Amino acid sequence: MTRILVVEDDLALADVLAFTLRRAGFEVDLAHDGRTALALFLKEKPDLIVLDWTIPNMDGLEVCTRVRTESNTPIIMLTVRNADEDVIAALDAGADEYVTKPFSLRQLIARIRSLLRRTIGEPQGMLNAGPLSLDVERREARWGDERPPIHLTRLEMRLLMALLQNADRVMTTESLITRVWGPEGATHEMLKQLIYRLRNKIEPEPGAPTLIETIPHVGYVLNTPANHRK
Amino acid sequence: MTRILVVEDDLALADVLAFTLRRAGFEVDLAHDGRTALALFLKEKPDLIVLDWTIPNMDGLEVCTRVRTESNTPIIMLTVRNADEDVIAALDAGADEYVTKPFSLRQLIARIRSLLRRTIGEPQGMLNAGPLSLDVERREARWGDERPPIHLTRLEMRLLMALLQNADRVMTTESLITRVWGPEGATHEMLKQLIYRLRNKIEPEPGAPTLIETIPHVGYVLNTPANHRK
DNA sequence: CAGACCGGTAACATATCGGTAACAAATCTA
DNA sequence: TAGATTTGTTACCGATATGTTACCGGTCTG
Repeated sequence: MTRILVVEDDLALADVLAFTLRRAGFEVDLAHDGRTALALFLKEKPDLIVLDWTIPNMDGLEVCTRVRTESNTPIIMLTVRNADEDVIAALDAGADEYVTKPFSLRQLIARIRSLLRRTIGEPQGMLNAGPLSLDVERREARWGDERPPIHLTRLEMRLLMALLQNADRVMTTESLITRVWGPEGATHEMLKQLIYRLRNKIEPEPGAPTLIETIPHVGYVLNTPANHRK
Repeated sequence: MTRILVVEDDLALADVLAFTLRRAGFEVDLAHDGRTALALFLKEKPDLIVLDWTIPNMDGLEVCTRVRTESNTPIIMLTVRNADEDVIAALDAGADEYVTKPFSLRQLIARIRSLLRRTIGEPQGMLNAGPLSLDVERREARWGDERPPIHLTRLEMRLLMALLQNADRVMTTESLITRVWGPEGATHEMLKQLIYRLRNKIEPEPGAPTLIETIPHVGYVLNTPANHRK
């Protein structure tokens, strides 16, 4: 279940937001000031944060910065001001979206979905990088047009999705573990095995450049053919 | 160098955009209609796309969808319409940002930076001095364009970073040791070894001027080719 | 000039990591 | 419920990372 942290000191608006988001199928945590927001963030590890700029106890910008030092959880900044300087300050502090009040709830939800799609990888039928495409629903991977689709297990799917969504970027073992098994984590051994199994299924035959590259002592990268200077 | 594809049929605006973006340090490709946009995208593989909605030969939305089937290159949609339905349609097609005309150039650039930060990778990531560049994430060093990247170990990495960040300045053995092993320190022997090993990996072939120079009884300097006193 | 010291080189030892494999436990499916 | 599939566990092996020690040649100094 996707969890969203809403930080908003206007109680009426906060309620509306919570209600709407819950109806849209998210779990919602509420905070009315900066300090509790930060505490809640650390405790609940939401998948996304909707953050009002003007809140008591540490303003939104500050919260934004602090959160960024911890993780790259997507943040939507909510505010009445929309002067250039503000927008730029917000984006520089690490916000991912900037929405000015008043705003449309439908639009907000669309933006949330879009952000989640990019980071968490919410419902989206197909993912692809180069010749490899992944049908999330059917749980199968295809090599371009080549025969036959390869069936993936649930865990293999999650792993491949995580890699695919961050193609050409190094994923640490830690973050992969969290992405696959959730925050409770798992052994490194388990990841090792999973990588091994996934490779056996989708790695192109011997000669070709390897798809999933090991970065010793760090993690793994899925290379797209494009970025394959070598 | 970060490469941006701008798709805009209003020639005046396109020029302004290209000019501003180039001044901001990006490489810019221009397309004035959908079909060439797609072609350029496939050919140049830009890091980000700024996409006008209303363009000849396949509208922006369509281009957006097509691009998405190939990769998850970030897309900023540019348009005059800002009805809910439009925003939602754009985001659903896979756009990452939606900016309505008229817009502020500074804001656009800030959004571009923010998107790039999210996708390409954090500001850190690459360090370089002269021909040598260091990919911190992947723990590898590259010599200009020459093959193949050299993998560095964790300690070698730290050492090289310390030297690189203080290029052309002498680092004492003490400070190097602290930078590499932390305040608890380590033996001089260990540093000696590490320097030796690092040199073996990244020092240019015999003839050339040495990269890491020894300052007897003091420490080491990493020389950038520019300042090559001798 | 001799000995101390320094830095480069080398060989070695040990620990850890990552790939592989076989097997056991758990889960799914017919 | 039986059999197949998926997932976790353990073991082994070779490669790599890192620390340790030793040797050698140069330079400085008394």
